[in-house]
Amino acid sequence: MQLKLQALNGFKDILPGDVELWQFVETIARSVFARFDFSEIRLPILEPTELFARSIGETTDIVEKEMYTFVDKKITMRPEATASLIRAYIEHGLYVQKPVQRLFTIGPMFRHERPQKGRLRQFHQMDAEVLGSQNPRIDAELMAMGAMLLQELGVSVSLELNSLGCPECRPAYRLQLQTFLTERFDTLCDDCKRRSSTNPLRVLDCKNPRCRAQVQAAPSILEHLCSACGQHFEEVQAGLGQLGVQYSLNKFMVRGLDYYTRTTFEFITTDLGAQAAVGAGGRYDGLIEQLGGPKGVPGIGFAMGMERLVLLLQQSAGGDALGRLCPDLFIAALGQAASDFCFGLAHELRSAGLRVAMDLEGRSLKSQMKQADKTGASWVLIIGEDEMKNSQGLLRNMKNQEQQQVELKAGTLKSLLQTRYIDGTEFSVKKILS
RNA sequence: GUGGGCGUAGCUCAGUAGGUUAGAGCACCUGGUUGUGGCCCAGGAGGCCGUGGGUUCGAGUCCCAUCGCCCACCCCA
Repeated sequence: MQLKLQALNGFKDILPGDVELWQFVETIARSVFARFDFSEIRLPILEPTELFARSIGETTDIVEKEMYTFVDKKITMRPEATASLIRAYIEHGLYVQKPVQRLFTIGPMFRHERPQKGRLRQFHQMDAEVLGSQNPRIDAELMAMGAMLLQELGVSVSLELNSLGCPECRPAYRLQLQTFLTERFDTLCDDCKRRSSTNPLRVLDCKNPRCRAQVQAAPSILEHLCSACGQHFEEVQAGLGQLGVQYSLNKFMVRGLDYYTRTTFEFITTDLGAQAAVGAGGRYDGLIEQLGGPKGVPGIGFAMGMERLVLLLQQSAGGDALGRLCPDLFIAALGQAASDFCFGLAHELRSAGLRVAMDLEGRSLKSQMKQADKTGASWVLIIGEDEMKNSQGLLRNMKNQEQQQVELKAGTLKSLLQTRYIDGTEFSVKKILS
């Protein structure tokens, strides 16, 4: 209470009890990514400020006011992963090694926004990106992968799909939209009045009811795609259909980063308050070239918000069903001699591969039994003066209260513990560890 | 950056019209069992009542300021 040092606003510790949920999310994600032949790439958190300015867009909110930047050094803590990933892709010439790269990365991102539910200043994303293919099947496959990941996590979300066109068709549409908005300028909210000149597409996803009503009649980008974009979008949808991915078209969906082209999508939930997007992404066919990479190399990717996934898991019924890993054995030592001996025995058992817990504080047997119970250990090895005399330990099965005398040798103990009981069923330790 | 709400034990919260040493449940520790967990019982530890100032004989309670957190706008994963 007197402690003045505390985590910064918008920065959170992930404590034991919650961390298991995070590990679950990561484990499932890695499994799904592997099945789709994605390789992990690990990227630095600090990058040149210019990298984000040039990719995300000089006039986006992220770049204008949300980045953690060391101004004097011109470096910034990454607010998203795609830019870094492409930087690495170009820097190491990954496009030479393999024409189509499938990469994923997991880690913290930083944006100086006002924290609220599902939104922190340090937050974590899982990113998957495919570089080097404009094939619409890649788009479909990527969305299918996201859907599979979410399904295996057990969270239910809906997928919304749109196309933003390309430099061929978007400018003309943008102009037409701008004209439409200008005609209704007075009915728009203040934000949208500003947006209608700077970034008219953003007006489309304004939450203000009056703006929404106006925008219903606005020209749709989907009806103004050039033939190439139109066909691409058709094939993306055909791919989704073939893979059995449910989705709905949302012609008002706009992404907040400037680099998106053609396919954009969001995985949406209604269970997170104001933060509806659990995952989102899209195609960015011009970005690699724009950052100094090879000409014409396209890309597409998505990011999932891990805090949001964890929140959904916590809110759903099965959220707390994920137990912690329990020790195989708890050693209860009584008296100095036994304690000295067990200190070494625990180490031997640990190096033999067992998960061993022990109390080093010299507490009463009753207290140690309580601790053992709390850790969930399946077995307790009791060693006191009597046991030390005849070199026999007392091994108690915590599930059925049976006790037996055992030889105090690591090898013997290990083989005795090769079986344990979970919900009445016998499992081999090795099977569980593998 | 703009609103609104809330700060009392590790956690969740009581605290009556300002009035003795500030409470409960959970969690923690010890004991009831000279060496045996879950349940139960008894005891214990743990609070400058976010911080600073003011009003008052007296402030957790009223006033002001300040800091912190939460939710929403905005933005986004």
